[in-house]
Amino acid sequence: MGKLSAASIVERAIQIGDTEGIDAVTIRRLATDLGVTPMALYWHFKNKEQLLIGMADHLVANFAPKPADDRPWRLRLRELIEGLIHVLRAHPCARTVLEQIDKEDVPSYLAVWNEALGLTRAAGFADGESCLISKYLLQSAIAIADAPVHFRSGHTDEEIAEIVRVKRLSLESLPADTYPHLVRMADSMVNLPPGLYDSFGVDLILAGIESLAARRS
Amino acid sequence: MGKLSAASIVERAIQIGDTEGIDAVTIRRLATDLGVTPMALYWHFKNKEQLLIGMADHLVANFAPKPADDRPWRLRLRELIEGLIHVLRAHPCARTVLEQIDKEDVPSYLAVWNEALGLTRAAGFADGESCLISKYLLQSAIAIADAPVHFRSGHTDEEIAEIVRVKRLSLESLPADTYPHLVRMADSMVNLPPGLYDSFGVDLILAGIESLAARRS
DNA sequence: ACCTGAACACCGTTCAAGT
DNA sequence: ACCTGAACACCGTTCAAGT
Repeated sequence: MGKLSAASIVERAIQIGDTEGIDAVTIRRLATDLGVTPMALYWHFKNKEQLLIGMADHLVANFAPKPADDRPWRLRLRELIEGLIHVLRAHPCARTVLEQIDKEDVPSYLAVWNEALGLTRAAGFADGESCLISKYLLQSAIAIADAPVHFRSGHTDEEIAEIVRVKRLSLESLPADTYPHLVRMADSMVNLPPGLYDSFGVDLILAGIESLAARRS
Repeated sequence: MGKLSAASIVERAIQIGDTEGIDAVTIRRLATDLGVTPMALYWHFKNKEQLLIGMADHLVANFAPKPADDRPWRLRLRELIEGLIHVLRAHPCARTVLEQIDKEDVPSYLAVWNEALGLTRAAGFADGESCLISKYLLQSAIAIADAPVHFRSGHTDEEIAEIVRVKRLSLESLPADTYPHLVRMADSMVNLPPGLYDSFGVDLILAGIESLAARRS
């Protein structure tokens, strides 16, 4: 049973994070799950921060940028962000993990960033602009991937209905004189047109980039 | 010295968070700072989560939306996001605090959201679109406010120069064959054109919204 | 190389009790 | 109403030691 390895630790950590939240991902909990002493983990990771980085790297590594081709940059940028969103959405803990660390310490994240940087440069943006655009793009992907709970797998229809109901109620029971729009639109907030959530965020940021590109020339 | 109150606790917590990071904000640490027993804090906040919500509410409450007027919605939206960014940027811990909690539990955040919702609806977007746009807008404000360290107050020129140097070096010393663009643009990454950072993120998202508005009609 | 045992310095929180 | 004391069940991490 020499199963303990950096990879097996990280996989178990992600599993715990996905199902019980990031706070449940603890050195000691991980150790007992893996049938080992807490200190055993310190052989594979210098400290907890490195473990979190390992988790992030593993998560993002599921996304492999397509090799360069000659399609226009807008298509390739869209493919990049949609691919990243798709990969991250498979793991509920993805956003929290990525938030807790410095993303520049995550090799697979740097790879995606490098790719985005190449594409924005190819789009004709200056260096400084490319840096910011690529940064915001990846940031947005992470935020968009972290969809409301009823867009995720692993819930029955009844559970989703109940979550939506509770959430709408909590919005509707807000004081209507201080939050008039929020209260009035409570229903729209929880019952978004199907498909809108997935595409809208991507459309928004890509339209922004496109518009900056047009303004520049 | 009956100085202990929810407000004084929250203020001290923000102070600690700003200077030493959110992990230093601890019930016990707070208690000793305030010259009181840890359990005293539980009279004012049910638990640590409520304390974090209190911090977030206090931070965002520094932003007061301007009363409605008849200027075009693009101007008012821009003013909203720029104002929020300005207020949040005064506190280094703002982003981390807001990340750790459910923003729908933060009254002052709901007030800003309500305002944004009113403006996007006034812009002519449908209910569902308004919900998503306002959500992304506030999200972006938080992300943009969390600027790289050298855009913040409280650092000498020497400190900033050193931080920039180290960061550039760490980018430049990445393997150039796997991250060619990152390595080549390391300098641009840390030495952004002055003023670009502040405006670019806002321009990007507002251009996106504008473009969606145009497409719709 | 890989893991264990014991110990240290922390956490958040409950519950009964004080004033 | 507001705060304390003692206790509980956790954390991450170090360091020396085992195989």
